[in-house]
Amino acid sequence: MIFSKACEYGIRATIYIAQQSLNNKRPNLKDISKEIDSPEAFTAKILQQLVKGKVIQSVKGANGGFEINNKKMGKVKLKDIVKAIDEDFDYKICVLGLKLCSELRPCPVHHKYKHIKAELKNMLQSTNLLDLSDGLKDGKTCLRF
Amino acid sequence: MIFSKACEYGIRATIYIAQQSLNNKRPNLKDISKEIDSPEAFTAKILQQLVKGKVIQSVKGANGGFEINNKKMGKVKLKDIVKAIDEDFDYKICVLGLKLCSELRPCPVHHKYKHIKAELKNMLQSTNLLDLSDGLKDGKTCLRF
DNA sequence: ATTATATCGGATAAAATTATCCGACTTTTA
DNA sequence: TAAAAGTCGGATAATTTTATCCGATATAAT
Repeated sequence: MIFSKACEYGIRATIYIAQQSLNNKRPNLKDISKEIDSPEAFTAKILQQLVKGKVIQSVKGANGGFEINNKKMGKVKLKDIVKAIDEDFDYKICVLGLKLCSELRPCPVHHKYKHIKAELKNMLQSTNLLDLSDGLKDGKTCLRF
Repeated sequence: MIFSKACEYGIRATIYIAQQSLNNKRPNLKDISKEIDSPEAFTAKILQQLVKGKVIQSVKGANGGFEINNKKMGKVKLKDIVKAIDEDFDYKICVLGLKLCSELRPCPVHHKYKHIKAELKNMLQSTNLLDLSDGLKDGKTCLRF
C-alpha cells in the first residue's frame, strides 16, 4: 500500500544481502528469492535496479552473487533503496494527488496528514542497513511470509 | 502513493459533495468531475461505489445528482470513503508485505513503522466529513491541481 | 582452454488499475 | 405525455505494474 511490490521485494532482498555480507557470505539470486519468498525472475530485475542505483554490488560468474560493502552499510538508508527502485517516489506528494498542494494552498487533508508525512520522511532518511539487518541474525525479525 | 487514484478522486468528490450539500445544492457528475478535475467516466464509476457503500446518495433524473445527508456528515469518516472504494484497504498491513508480520514476529521495519501506522489509522478513523469540508467554503483548502 | 555458474538485458506475457463508451433506465419539468 | 436531464451497469480499451523466458556475457575453478 505505501510501497510497490517491487519496492517491498527490493527492501527485503537488500536487508538479506546486508546481513549475509556482514557474515562474509555472498548470496545469489536463487538464495535471495528463496529466503525472501519472492518470484525469482522479477527479483532479478529488481536486483539489477539496486546494482544500478549502487545500493548493492553484483559479482558475475561462478561463486558470484550480490553483496554490500560492509563499511558503507551504515550509510545506506531506506530512502536509497526505495529511490533506486521507484525513481519517482516522493514523500512530499499530496495524499489526495494534488500537484500544487502546499502549506499555503493545502488540500482538505493536508494538515491532518503532514505529521505522518514528516515521520515517514524521517524514517526513510534515518533508517540504515545496519539497523535493518541487526534483528535478522538472531531471529528477532523475519523476511518472509 | 498511499491511496489509489480511485481513492483520491473518491475522497475529493465526497468532500465536494459534502460541502455542496451543506449549502443545499446537489451537484451532478459533470459538476463534480469539473470541480475536482477528474476524468468524468471514471469518476462516475467511483461515485457508484460510494453510493453502494452508503457514503453518498444519488438522485436520478432531471435536477438529480449526488448528495449527503447533512445530519450524518459528522459520522462519515475518511475510513468509510476509503473502504467503499478499496474494499480490501487495510492499515494493519505490513509495510514490507509480510502476511504474518506482528509484534511477536516483526519484519525488520515493523518497529520503525508502527507509530506511523497508528497515526494513519487514527487519522482515517477520526477525520469526518465536516472536518474535511470546512475549509472549502471560504477557500482555505482546494480540491484540484 | 573448457566447463560450470552467475548476472545482464531485451522481449514478452499476465494481471491489476485507470479510463472510456454507450444503451438502458429513472425522474423532473414543461 | 413527451422531452430533457440525470444516474446505472455492462463491455471494452489503454496503461502500469507484476512477472516470466531466454540468449548473451562475464568469471571462477578445474
